[in-house]
Amino acid sequence: MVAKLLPITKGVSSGQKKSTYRIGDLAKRINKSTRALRLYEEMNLLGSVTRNEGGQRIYDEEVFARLTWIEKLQSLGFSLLQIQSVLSNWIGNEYGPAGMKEIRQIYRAKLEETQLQIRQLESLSEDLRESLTYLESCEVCDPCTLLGACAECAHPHSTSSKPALVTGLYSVSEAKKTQTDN
Amino acid sequence: MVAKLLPITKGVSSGQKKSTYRIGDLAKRINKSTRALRLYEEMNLLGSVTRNEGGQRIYDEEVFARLTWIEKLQSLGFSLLQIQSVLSNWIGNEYGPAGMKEIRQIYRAKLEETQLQIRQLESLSEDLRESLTYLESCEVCDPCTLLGACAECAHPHSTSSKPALVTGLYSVSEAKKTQTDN
DNA sequence: TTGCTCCTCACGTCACGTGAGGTGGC
DNA sequence: TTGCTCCTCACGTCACGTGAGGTGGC
Repeated sequence: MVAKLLPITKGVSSGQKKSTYRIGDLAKRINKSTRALRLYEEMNLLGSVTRNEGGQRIYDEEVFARLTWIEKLQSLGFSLLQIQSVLSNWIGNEYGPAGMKEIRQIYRAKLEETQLQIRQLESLSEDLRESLTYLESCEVCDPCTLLGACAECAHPHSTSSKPALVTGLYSVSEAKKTQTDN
Repeated sequence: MVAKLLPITKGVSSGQKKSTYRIGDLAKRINKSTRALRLYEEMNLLGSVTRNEGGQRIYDEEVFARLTWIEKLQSLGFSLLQIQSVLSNWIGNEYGPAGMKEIRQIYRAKLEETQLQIRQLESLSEDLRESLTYLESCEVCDPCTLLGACAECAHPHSTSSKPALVTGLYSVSEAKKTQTDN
């Protein structure tokens, strides 16, 4: 029971030793839950995680790059299962050129997909802007709606036809609320 | 049993009557599952859906605008529960100016959120491009890796430090594969 | 000793997917 | 009659969230 303890320093190391982290510290730093970190480990996304004598997980600095990588891939729309498969492919090919090639292809495909997604979001932003311009012009209409609700408002506002994000509100005859609230 | 049948025409109407659709037709047209359509109804997102005598759901043209609206909001990141709350708020305020105002605020907030998301995706695209440039320069390296895998490759390639989407691959010592595959 | 963190189950959530077993209409 | 679609349960999935009940270390 003498020299078996791991070199655990809290947060930033003061000397030569590498900093290590317990799961809670790490979770806070990367803004993930401890549950997520355990899940990543269970799915073999974090390599081998060491434990201290009490059985608690101990992480070192190197895990940050991997976690950043995982987060970026997730933001790009990869599921954890896909990330797992990218990794195991890379490892299975022994970190060699064959694995590199596969990763290149995956990245290339994802780049195109992301470009498309950006264009879609830009189009949706435009929809939002149009609807906002339309709805803002309702403001001048408020007094006249004292007698009739906006749904029947015949005022032309700024555009003659309603934008998609506005039309959707009117398009359907709602179910009568015969149920009691609960 | 004489005049109770609804005016059901298949697909596009040939005369004056409005077209109506059964759940399968509609699902195909909007590229959603029938399960999704039933769920939307259950969550009161579609207003009142009529049925034929056999109990099958019959939709008319008007549902398209609502469904497009739902899909757009979903693409913008609204959950079905949030969409439900937008709608019930709108209805609860009797389609009036108070409801309008709330919707304006929600749309405004979402527009900002979406702008941020676009910027994030653009940054991730840049990450992908950097990694691709780096990884493509590995190609010239293939012969030299016959003796050592890419993981230990000391070649400088095009950049001296590896991009984030590449570093993440190396950063962690992987668990030894002592388990059998299954 | 107290308070905080850690551990391992294990069930819940969201937006559906996917049968299971049965009925309706051309 | 056959084949297709429809119906209502009801359980499965994904990436965690959220306790439940117990242990470890300052």
